[in-house]
This record gives sequence, structure tokens and C-alpha cells, in this order.
Amino acid sequence: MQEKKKGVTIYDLAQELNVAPSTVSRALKDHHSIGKKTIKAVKKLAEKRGYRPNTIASSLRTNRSNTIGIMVPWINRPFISSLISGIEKTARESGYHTIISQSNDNTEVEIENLQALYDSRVSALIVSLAMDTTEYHHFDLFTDNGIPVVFVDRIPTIQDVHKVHINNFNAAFEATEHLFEQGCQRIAHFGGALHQNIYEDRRLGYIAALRKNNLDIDESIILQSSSLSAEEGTRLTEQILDMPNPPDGIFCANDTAAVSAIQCAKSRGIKIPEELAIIGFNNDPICLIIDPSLSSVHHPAVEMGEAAVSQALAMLDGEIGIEAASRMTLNTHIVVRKSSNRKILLDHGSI
Amino acid sequence: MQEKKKGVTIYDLAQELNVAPSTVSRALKDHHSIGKKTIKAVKKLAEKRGYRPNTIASSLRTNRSNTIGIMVPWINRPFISSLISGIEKTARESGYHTIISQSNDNTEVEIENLQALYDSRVSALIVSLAMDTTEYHHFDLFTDNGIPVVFVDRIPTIQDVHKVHINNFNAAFEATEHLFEQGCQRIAHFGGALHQNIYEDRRLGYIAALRKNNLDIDESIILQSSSLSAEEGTRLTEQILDMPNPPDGIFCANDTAAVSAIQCAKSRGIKIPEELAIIGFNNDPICLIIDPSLSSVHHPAVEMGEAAVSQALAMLDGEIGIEAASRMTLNTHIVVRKSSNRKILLDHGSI
DNA sequence: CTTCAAGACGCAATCGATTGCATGGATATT
DNA sequence: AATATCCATGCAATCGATTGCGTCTTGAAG
Repeated sequence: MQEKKKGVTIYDLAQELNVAPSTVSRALKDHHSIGKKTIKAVKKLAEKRGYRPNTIASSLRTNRSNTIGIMVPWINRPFISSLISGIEKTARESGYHTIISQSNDNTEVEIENLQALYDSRVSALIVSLAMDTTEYHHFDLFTDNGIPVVFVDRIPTIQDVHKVHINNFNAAFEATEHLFEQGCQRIAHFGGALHQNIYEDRRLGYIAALRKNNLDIDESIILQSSSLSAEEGTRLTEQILDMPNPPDGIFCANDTAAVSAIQCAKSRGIKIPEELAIIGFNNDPICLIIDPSLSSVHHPAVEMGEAAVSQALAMLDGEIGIEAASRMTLNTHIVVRKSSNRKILLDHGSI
Repeated sequence: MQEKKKGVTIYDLAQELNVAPSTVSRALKDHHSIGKKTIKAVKKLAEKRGYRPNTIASSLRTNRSNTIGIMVPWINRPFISSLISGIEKTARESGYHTIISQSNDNTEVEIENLQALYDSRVSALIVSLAMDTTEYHHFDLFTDNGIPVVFVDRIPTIQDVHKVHINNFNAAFEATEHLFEQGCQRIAHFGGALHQNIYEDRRLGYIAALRKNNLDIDESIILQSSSLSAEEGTRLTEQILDMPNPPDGIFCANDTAAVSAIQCAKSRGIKIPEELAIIGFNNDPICLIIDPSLSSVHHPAVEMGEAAVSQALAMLDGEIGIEAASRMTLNTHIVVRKSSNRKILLDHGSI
């Protein structure tokens, strides 16, 4: 009964069956050149002895770790954890493990942890950049060594990389135009750090929507925050509500700050959406919790994770060149809820 | 400039420096028996050639993967993603990687993925059980082979395992008593699957609090739900509000369902907390979003992750026997917010 | 000048699985 | 019956790093 602490290896099985380890190895994976009875015997004994393959040894020999590395700013954010969930699920279904690392939105930590991910020889890497990352040479280690790198959501501004993202420009355009259609004439924007293209694109989409509908573009109500945290949302909201001519709509680049905006406006007795219509971004669960419920742009987190893994695997299979660049753009749609619904709409889905 | 696709190894460095690979290996880790100039030369060349250790080879040789496996029901839940965040951070600081797997609350998936985690020879395993897991033999693979297993939050009912958890009984007791102190005389309870000890303990703590304060124990307002989802929360709330003598307080075993209860009660025009006081469990971010803000039991997710890693590492270091059983119980405290605050309190922290 | 010791480094086995090539036996072909 | 063919399996190198032990150099002590 006393199990060997070292675990069962193919050598143990080979010895017990009087065959070569190579035969055991082949038998376990139904190699055609191994006899049927041998295969059966090997598998039976493997089962009996509780044999489990040592993927470390296998990885060393084959030079394939079957592991996908993830680098994200934070794990415990609704969007990111859903993204990871999608990655893990898809990876597992394809026989890959998922190894995870967070940068805490700090480029230096990102660099450090990327090295560790490389050291463990991940088969592919999926990345959402730290907020302050503006240089990308730390990814050369991977690309130079033929390891696929797929960027998701927060992607580099350079061209020759593989990306999975949404069309932030269009999404922002639609969200802003939605506010206009609801009668807003003076729409503010709360954005994030502009060197992150997602925030830059959202800003541009917002501006384009204003232009198209002949609304003034007033820089004093186009605000940026490096974190778009709840506190920042409150601060920005107070700032615009204190203005002599406050806006009648806000397009906010995330839901966290949008919720703060709702709470702040409510506390001032401002009616939402009548006096101030608000739409957020991400379609986080809190959209349904806040009262009035928050309209938002649906951000397909799980699907993005799945798509990123698909891209990575396609590169590993040689279907897409690693040196090449690819781009996969997923669809978003706005979800109209009470915070922006001034008219009775029968529309894009609601609560 | 053309990098070898295979990457630089200690053999490459050894050859270039005319020393043995063993010398390079030792030099890279400052082995005392290697001369200072040699060490310097090796490190310099390693840097120059962009050498990165192959942890797979190292793991095979040393039989130590420096990887901690995580098995959780879902990644994208506030509590779990914070737990993972704590695990990843602590593990990384100790030189360990984190490999992640989700069971989708399904025992069969849990078993399957655990095998894969074993195959990759994780150094230790941290687990929060699937909702329907009631047998634990699939963990024998690890314990029989000397791999530390630490259970977190959703832990087995058996004794001889290592656990990190909170005192659910006490937490529930305090939460329930808090409602009593606020004047509630008929307190309902929404619980989870009772074969999961966390829900059983919360139920027992609730009952004990009723007993202590001489309140009736009415089974008709002690409800269970296997998921405690938002939908289930709504259903249970409607059920009790439809009763001829509805309760004046609810202690709910998670925040998701508690939020539904608030929304459902509000929609019926019931005043919270005056007519119905509610307290949840977990202290999820949504507690601050819902109006009125939700009182809850603070569940130290990140700290639990840290503690679990500490336990696992202590076992790896031999400070704690692997066969033995240990238990680490973290403190909770109730956070009183508007949903249960009938009196003006100066208390355990608030919004 | 000899001896001993410490310091510095190399040799070769090892971890477990994989795989190209070789080999032995059985079956089939003429 | 002899040769060709195929099937099943074994041999041994390999992946990259680690490590016990042996060897050689050099400086110091006697």
C-alpha cells in the first residue's frame, strides 16, 4: 500500500511488463506501431498503478509546455476576471494550462513577471497592458523566440502585433449618439489615460458623434482621469456639476466612474435621466444594481478571452504567421437602461 | 542578429567561455565554490546573450515546479477573483507561479482538472470546492504523493485536511444578532446548499443567535437555494413577502441574493430598513452601489489567499506536517450600512 | 623544498518522456 | 523454400539544468 513518494513513471510500468519504456510511451498514446494487446496491457497497468504522465519531462523533451501565460493589470476586476475565465475555459478545452500573472498596472512589475513567464516557457502569451506601459520591447523576448503574443483590450499603439479588441471608436460613437437621440445637447465625457488607445479611441468616437450632430465640442467637459476609480468619478462629476452650465449627459469610459456619477448627481437632487443622462462602458454587473440602472456598452469579456486563445493557437499551428500582425475586432452593443432612457424605447435590449 | 530559435542555454554560455556547464550553472546562482571573476564573466555573458533559465529543465531535475495550483469554482466572482489575486501576489513574492483552473461548480470537471494540475506537478494546491462536491478522494492523488493541499473557504467536512477559512458560525451569529439589536423580531435566513459547511455553519450561527435572544425559530422562513443567484434571491424574497406574517429582517448568506432582496422589497414599496432590515455576506463591491447600501459581513478574500499560500509554503518547508491537519481561521466583522441601520450607530465601521 | 589544504572547476549521471533508427520475428509472395 | 515485407518493439540519444564526487591548481605552513 505504501506508495513510492516519487510517483510512478513509464520506467516502472516498462519494468513490470518487461517491455521498453519507449513502448510504454507509445502505447499510452495509441501509437499505431504498437500491438493492440500491448496497448491494452500497458493502459491497464497504468491505471492500476495510478500512473500519471509527468508533463514537465514531456515539455522538456518536446519543447512544448502546453501552457498559456496571462498578463493582466489586475485579476479582481469584473472585466478582467471574465476575460481570464474565457481564456482558461478555451485553453483547457484545447489541452492547455493557464498560468497567470498580474502587473498591478505597473510597467516594471509587468516586465519582471513577463520574464518569469518566459522562463517557464509558456507556449503563448496573452496580455492586457498595464496602464502606464508605453514601450513594448519587453515583449521582444517572446516574439524573437517564436512565442505567439496576443494583446487584448489594452493593446499597444504599434501596428505589427496581434490584437483582439473591440471597436472603441464605434462603441463610443454609438453611446454618445444614443445620448443625443435621447435629447442631450451638452454631453460630457469622462475618459482614461489617453496614451492607452482604448481611451483615446473612445474619446475620438465621442467627439465624432458630437461633430456629426453639430454639438459643441467643449474641452472643459471632456475630462480625463488616470484611474477612473469611484473616487475619481465623484470628483469629475462634482467638477462638471459645479459649472455654471452643467452638461445634460455624460458618456463615461467605464462603469465604475459612471456609477459614482449617478450617486453624486442623485445626492444633489438631480434627476436621472431627465436632467442628466448617463451611459457607462463595460456593462459590469453593477449596472443592474445601481438605481437608476446604468446604460452601458457591452464589452464581451469572455468572448475576447476565447478569441485571444484562438488567435494564439492559430499561430502555434502555423495558420497565422507569428511575425505578421492580425487583428480581431469583436462587436459591442449598447445596453439601454434607465440612466439614459428618456423616451420609451423598444431597443437594443434592456434590463 | 539572427537569434537561434531554440534560445540560449548554459551550454552555449559554457562553450563560449570555455568552462563546463556545471560551472555556469553554479556561477549563475553564486555558488561559493566558483571564483569571483568566473561568476562575473558568466553573468556578464548571460546578460549579453539574453540567457534565460529554462525552469522546465530545472523543475525536472530538482523535482520542484515552483508552481502553485488553484482550483476554484469560478474565476469571475468578486470573492474568488480577490482570493486569486491574493494567492498570486503572495506566491509570486515567494518565487512561485500560479496556475489556475475552474471547476464551474461541477465535481466531475473538478476531478478532471485536478488530474491535469497533478500532471503538471504543482508544488502545492489551493482549493475552493465545487458546490456539489461531497467526496474528497480525488485529492488523495496529491496527499499520497506528498503535495500540500490547502482548502479555502469552501472546505471539506472531513477533519484531517488543511484549511483556511472564516468562522462562519460566529459571523452569522453576529450578523443575526445585529438585526435583533436593530429591533428585528422575526428574522428570515437565505442560505446555500447545506452540504457545504460554510452554509451549514451560517445557518447554525443564525439559529444560535435566535435562540440566545429568545426569538422563534420558524423553518418556514429559513430557506435554502443551491445557487443563491440574483434570480434565486428574488424568488426567495417574494416567497417570504407573500406570507401572511412576513419577516422584518433577512440574514442572507451572500450579497448577490441580498441585493435582489432589497430590489424586490423596494419594488413592493417596503421600506428598508424600517420595515425590513437586511444584511448580506461577503462585503462585495455591490454593497456600496445598491440603494440603500447593504450591510454585510466582511469576508477577507485577499487575506485568505495570502494565508493559504503561507500554509502551503510552510508545509513545503516541513514546518507543518502534510499528513497533519491545520486550521487557520481569519476574522470577519460586520459592516453596518443603511440596509440594516435603524438606529444611529457609532459602530463597526460604516459606508 | 615538501606537504597539506582549500579553492576552483570538470565529469558524468540524473530527472521522465520522446523519437529516429535498428532489429527481430512473423507473414506473405513467387 | 527462400526472399521480400510488414509489424512490433528495443536501443540510445536528447531536452536543459543540477549535483555528488573527483581532479587540478595554488598558496601557505612546516
